[in-house]
Amino acid sequence: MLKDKVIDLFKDAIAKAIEAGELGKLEKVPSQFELDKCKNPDHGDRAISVAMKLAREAKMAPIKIAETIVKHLDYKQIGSVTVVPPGFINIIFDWDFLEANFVEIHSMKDSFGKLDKSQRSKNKILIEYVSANPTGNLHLGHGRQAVLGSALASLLEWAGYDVFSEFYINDAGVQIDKLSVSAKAAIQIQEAVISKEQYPDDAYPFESMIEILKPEIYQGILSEKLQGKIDYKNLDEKLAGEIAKNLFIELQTKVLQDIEVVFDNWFSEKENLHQAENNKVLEICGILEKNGNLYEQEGALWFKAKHFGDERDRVIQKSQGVYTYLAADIAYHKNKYDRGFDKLINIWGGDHHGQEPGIRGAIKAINYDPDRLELIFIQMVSLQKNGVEVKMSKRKGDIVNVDELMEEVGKDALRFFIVDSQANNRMVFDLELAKKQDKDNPVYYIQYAHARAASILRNLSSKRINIESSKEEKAIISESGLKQLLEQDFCSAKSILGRAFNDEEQEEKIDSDQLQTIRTLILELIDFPEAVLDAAEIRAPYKISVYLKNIASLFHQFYNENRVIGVSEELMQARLSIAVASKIVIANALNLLGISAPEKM
RNA sequence: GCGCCCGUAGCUCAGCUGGAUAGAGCAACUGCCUUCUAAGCAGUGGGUCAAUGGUUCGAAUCCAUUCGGGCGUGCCA
Repeated sequence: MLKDKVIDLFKDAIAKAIEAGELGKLEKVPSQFELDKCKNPDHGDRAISVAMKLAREAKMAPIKIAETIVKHLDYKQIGSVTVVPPGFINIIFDWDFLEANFVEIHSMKDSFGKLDKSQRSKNKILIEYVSANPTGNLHLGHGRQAVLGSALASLLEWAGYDVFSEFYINDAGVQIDKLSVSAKAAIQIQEAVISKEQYPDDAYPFESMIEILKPEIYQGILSEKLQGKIDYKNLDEKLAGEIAKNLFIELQTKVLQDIEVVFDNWFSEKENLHQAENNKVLEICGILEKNGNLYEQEGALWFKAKHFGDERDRVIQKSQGVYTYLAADIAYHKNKYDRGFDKLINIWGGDHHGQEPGIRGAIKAINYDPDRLELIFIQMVSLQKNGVEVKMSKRKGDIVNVDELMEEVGKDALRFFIVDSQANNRMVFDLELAKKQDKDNPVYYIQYAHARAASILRNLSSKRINIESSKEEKAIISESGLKQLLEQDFCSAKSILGRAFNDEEQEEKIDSDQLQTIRTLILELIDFPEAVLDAAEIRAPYKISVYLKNIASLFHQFYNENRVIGVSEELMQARLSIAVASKIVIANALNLLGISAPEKM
């Protein structure tokens, strides 16, 4: 990474200066410091503010420190530096250094931005997200969790972690009982065994049940299970519930797949934690009991959560004997730890934050390390149309579910808008904007940049019609010539850019604004791996979408100022190498986010 | 009441492990298509960074308090 090379150079310089006794009281090189981007391009390409940060410890004026560092700095490797009050060191890279980094894009192509796994120890991550109950379709909130979760999983993979993703199926307990009641009634109503008025009040909405329990579907399943002898009047409630559960899981899987959310594992609570002969919930209660962290009160079993930082104790087994959600959740988390992951990431809806102290406390109580568990809370989503909030009411036929939104705006827009939002901010999804097909809509804006770059390649290597003579002319570059450029020349040539943009003898004048756009674009492109690392470290996929918007804007600017076709050979190659690099980086970033990168629009 | 999250341009948001004049996009206005996609580019206007106090050479960024909004505060999940 460019940053590492520069920082290492500065660390060397500081070490030498300390050795020479020229940095006052400073004794050791700071372990990390930032390489800042210059807001004002007149300052340079990058800036370092380490001199000001060292001032106190060294007991020296920042500007003196900066000057001393620069004295020992082997800056010829990267370009030139200037010291500016109060103590900034500004860097301007030379073309050789830029190109040495730039060619990596061409040689690594679709893996440019993927970071080296070997640099990570403790890299096995289990990320659990969505985990909706199998009792209904997925609503917008689930959609946001699904998209942000999958984008984060992908981001972490790019950053070199070993990522395993999981959906926890809450298929045991009271909600399944409620589902069974609902499913039975929904079937019986459709078979006219009971009347619609007899649908239980506390059941899941009838409308949501008949979405999956269609006569042709449940009739087929029942007929198979019961060898054709279906008695709707005395329908087995458990069987009805089982059928509904499986259909909802099937529906959820399909909806998620349609928005490019796929899990490595669907973890069934019932099958993994509640097996009669190996009941993990009982086991966890035994462990807590043995550690002296349980007590009985008013017929219920309580976990001493307050002792572990919660605001009060929590019931783990109700007085009627049923275990609470927390009991299974502790067992589930123990299972996760036991599978040997270094880090567990849970993505939960923001309304569940009250559960955090409970689960953390329990993990402490069973002597597992709670610091290895990370919780990410995702706040609510609302819909907006023409600046007015859309109330989500199923009755009025408004959008409430993920599949409906996806049908309305498409997968790419749905994913982009959600990824572009920060998890802990509430989100307003703008339906009109997401459907727009112009630059107002960032998805199109970015995809269009990619398509434009692709079109340059297409035009270069295809036959052309002369406008004046209407005659066909041969392509500017042959298919094989283009292939060679892309696969060999761009990967190895280290002076294409320098010659084209730095040479005073160039026929075509390149003005300073134009050159600035080119430098900024190149620096941003080179910065992609760094962007991946930064985003992964703070678990923020939106950083990638922000990065993409910026790259797209720079590319459009570049495209307008720099024609590729119809200029000198040298200039064409230089500009083409930039267009191709832009195309690679945009495609990689979109790919990371699960959004398509069209060749043509 | 207590706990968590949020408050930056008219709107949607970046910037938050302190650094140089606080940035985009939308909306408003003005230019640019005989040349690789105008699904684009360039330009103009717009701010007490919710408020107050503190720490610092330096605060949108850190700390404290206040105000405003959301969520949570079950023997629900």
